[in-house]
Amino acid sequence: MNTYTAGDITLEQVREYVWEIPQEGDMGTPARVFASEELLEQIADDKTLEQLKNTTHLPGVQKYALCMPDGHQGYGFPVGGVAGIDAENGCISPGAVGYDINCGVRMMRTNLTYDDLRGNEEELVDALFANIPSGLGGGGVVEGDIDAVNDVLDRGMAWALDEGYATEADLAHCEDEGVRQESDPSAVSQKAKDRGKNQLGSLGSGNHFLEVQRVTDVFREDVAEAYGLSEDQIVVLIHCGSRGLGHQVCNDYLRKIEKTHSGLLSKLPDKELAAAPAGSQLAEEYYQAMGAAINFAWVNRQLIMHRTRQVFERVFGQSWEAMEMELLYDVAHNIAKKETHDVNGEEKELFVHRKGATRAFPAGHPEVPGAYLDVGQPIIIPGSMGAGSYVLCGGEESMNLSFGSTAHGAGRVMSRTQAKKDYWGGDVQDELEQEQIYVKAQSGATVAEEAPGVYKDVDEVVKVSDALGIGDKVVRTYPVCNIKG
DNA sequence: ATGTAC
Repeated sequence: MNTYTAGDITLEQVREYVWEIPQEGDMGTPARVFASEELLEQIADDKTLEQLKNTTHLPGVQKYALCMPDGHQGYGFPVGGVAGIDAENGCISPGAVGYDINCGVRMMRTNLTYDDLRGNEEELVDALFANIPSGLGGGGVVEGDIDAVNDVLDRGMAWALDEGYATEADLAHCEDEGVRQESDPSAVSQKAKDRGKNQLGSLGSGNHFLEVQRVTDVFREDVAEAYGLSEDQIVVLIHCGSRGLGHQVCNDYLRKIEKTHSGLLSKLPDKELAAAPAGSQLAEEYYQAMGAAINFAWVNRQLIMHRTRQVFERVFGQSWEAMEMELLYDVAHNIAKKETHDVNGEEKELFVHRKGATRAFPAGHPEVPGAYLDVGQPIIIPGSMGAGSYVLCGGEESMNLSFGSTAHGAGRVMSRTQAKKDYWGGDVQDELEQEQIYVKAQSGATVAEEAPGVYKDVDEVVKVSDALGIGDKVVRTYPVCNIKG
């Protein structure tokens, strides 16, 4: 048998691109990594594999804890990690969702082609940058008060529809129609709401961005047609999350859970995996507060998309409807959700934790929106600002292999600190401009931290997903304009 | 990711 040893962890190869950490000692289940050897090498020296192994200690983990091909180390639980945990006898863990609750991406189509846009790139990037709030701190498309925030937390994109920031079609083309019903604003602290009320419709910082892209490759004509995508088409990708509000929710509940469920915590190999037992009051409250933050993030991306439509109207002198600026889909990358999955022949309700992982439901799954039911849900995988991105469709094997999940991006290979030593923001911008990619950011440091070289090869990540049949290649895009914090 | 700090 082929094995791969990293530190004191030895993985056994199950088959091509599937590696297993066998169950031993106190591990509740085995763990699996979906990766090529090239990708495995990139996580051999950090804490990713140790964290993945630790994850199997959470009570109620089913089948195996998983790491997607873009995985890397995170807070307690790897980014790129997926765990299906028994919703009746197991637990829920904020660290296995992530600090940025419902960080995610949406893609908006247009009927413009790259030729329509050539020569206007600088005007467009300037207009987007001037009109879409970005960077750390406050300021959003909407200046909300506490009542608005409560409504957003309760109703998600239904709020945006009523306020004139969204259409029925926008809601229909969003994971869960843009609303987590099991949310409760009263489970969210005043402090979290205060942080969120002036951040409604803001990109934030770090790896968050808005990118105008062109479709360069079509791999699956039939699915691309169902998604309304074709070569040379201009699309817009929006990547952001729940800002300070979601961060505060995560922090609030980590502290409460550590205190109240210290007995469970003491049995876990890492304090950062703190978890509330299923059925406990804190499990319920965290689930409702997380749901509220999920709703906030969907509204956040909706407001940014709304503003983007207005900017395109101004720059191109046409209505957004005439430019057919329709939402393709919006996917969450950091959530836990109650879902029913087959576990060894038995239907079980699980808290599926996806942290830096995308839902990847295949054709025919009842939760895939009607328009995509025959081809599977769209999966949007942003790569770096120099590499471009992919749209995949939910793969036939995802329900068997990965609790209906796949990768979420390229995955970092270099820390932010190291990136700032290796790159200078202005130089990165100049090099990208040589490739006709126009980048504008609040901070040069952010550009350095997000330089293309700090990311894994998105083509390699997607190759693994496609080969395993958990998310299949549909189209590839290449950056044109990018704005970020 | 994040009012980049408990």
